[in-house]
Amino acid sequence: MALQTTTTSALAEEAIFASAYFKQGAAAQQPAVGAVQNIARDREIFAESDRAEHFYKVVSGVVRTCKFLMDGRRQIEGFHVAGDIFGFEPGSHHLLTAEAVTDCTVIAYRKQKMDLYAGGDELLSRDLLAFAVRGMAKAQHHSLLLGRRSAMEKVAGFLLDWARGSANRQVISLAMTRQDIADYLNLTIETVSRTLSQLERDNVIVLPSARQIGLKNLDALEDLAA
Amino acid sequence: MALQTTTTSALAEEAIFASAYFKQGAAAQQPAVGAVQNIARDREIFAESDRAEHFYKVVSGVVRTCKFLMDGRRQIEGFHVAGDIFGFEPGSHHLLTAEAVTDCTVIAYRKQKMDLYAGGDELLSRDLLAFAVRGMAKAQHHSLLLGRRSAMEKVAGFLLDWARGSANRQVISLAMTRQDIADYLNLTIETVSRTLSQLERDNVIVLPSARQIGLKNLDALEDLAA
DNA sequence: CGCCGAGTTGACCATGTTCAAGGTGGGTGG
DNA sequence: CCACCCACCTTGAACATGGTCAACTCGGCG
Repeated sequence: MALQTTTTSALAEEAIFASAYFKQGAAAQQPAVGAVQNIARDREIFAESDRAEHFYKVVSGVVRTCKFLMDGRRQIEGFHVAGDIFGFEPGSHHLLTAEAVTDCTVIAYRKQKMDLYAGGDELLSRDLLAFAVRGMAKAQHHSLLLGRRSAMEKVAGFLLDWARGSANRQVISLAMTRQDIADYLNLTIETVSRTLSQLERDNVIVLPSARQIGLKNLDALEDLAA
Repeated sequence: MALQTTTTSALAEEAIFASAYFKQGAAAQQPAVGAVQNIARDREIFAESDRAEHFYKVVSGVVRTCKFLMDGRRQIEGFHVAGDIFGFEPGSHHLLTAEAVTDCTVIAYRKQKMDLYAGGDELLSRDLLAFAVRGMAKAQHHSLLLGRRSAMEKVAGFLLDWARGSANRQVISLAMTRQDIADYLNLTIETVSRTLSQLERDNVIVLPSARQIGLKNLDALEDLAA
């Protein structure tokens, strides 16, 4: 099946990772990499407490990992874009649920094989370690964002994070809804909306449409992010 | 110098880690492990933006890693106890500051050597990967704790986390001040205090002294942690 | 054209912060 | 051994920020 939305850079990176994964004696006919999967918007990829047989890499689209509380609340732990690894956790069962924010393409890797070969294969081992360390830094960054005092600081920080990952620093296209943002920042949808409106009134951003955000004053945003 | 406060289990674990570290040709006269360091309460171990030449393992005592905001606020990203690794971050500079919560003993490992040998040494490589993955899970757990709606949920979750790591499940001895707890949970010291008082009034805990907390009703705590 | 999901806005309210005033207890010096 | 001190903690009252509930708007699609 064709990967219509795949970027060339994501493919190149994938090739490196896959080659490392193949090097150590996995039968060529039965590759260690799982099938490439196309997943529709809002579909679940794995659920909390599922056996963690695979971990995944995003080829295109956006994935969210989250936790559902008994009272119906949802906390989004992270968003994952092309090149990101998710579902790579300690223990035999997933701690989080993963869902597609947009239609997306991912590749599943067998965790079992990884356990066998890590340590024996230098390149793969380095890759996994690098992913894990980056994953840790990313989670820590999120903790610090959630630890901000005001809604304004959280939203400003969120926008700056996405601006950094965006090709065009001046306009960001959000893949996710206001509800997703709210659940990521531990705010309500109303507060996120109000805060963005406030930023527009203050001439820091423009909102041509709900999912497009123009950044008019990066410096002011940096200040607001505290 | 004698490690008065070292537990036997921490020493055993250390021996394994150190042996892995030595295996790959580091000159015996100039070990890859840095000096064992004893650090007094509230002393800094490294600061944000310091060059990250070492990462550390706690032998005894408690360490906090935190970030200071320009307005004077402090956010504690995590507490580290015997056996935990900290300061193991991507990039060449530390992203957080590390300080001793109590008098403590740590061992410093050279990050440079680690880069050289990781991938070549199976045991070390596995260890580091395991630490990184656990570090990621720990940071994610903290994110989820910060994402709780009420102060009660955060404090109850915090107590349960420390109860799990405590020898005696019924009594926990906190090494940190109320201010540390507040900065970890993104609350004020007053709210932490009020919440603990409330828990005592509700017969869920007892507070024989400020740093000793007796858990009278684990089930109730679990419920409150949502 | 009208529907529907997503987003925005407003009014009111609850939770946690802020500011301020005590309380407590462990350690030190008389 | 006692008294004092100081850091740490607790408690109270007023206030502010964000949550809740409700109405309304917008934009895409049949």
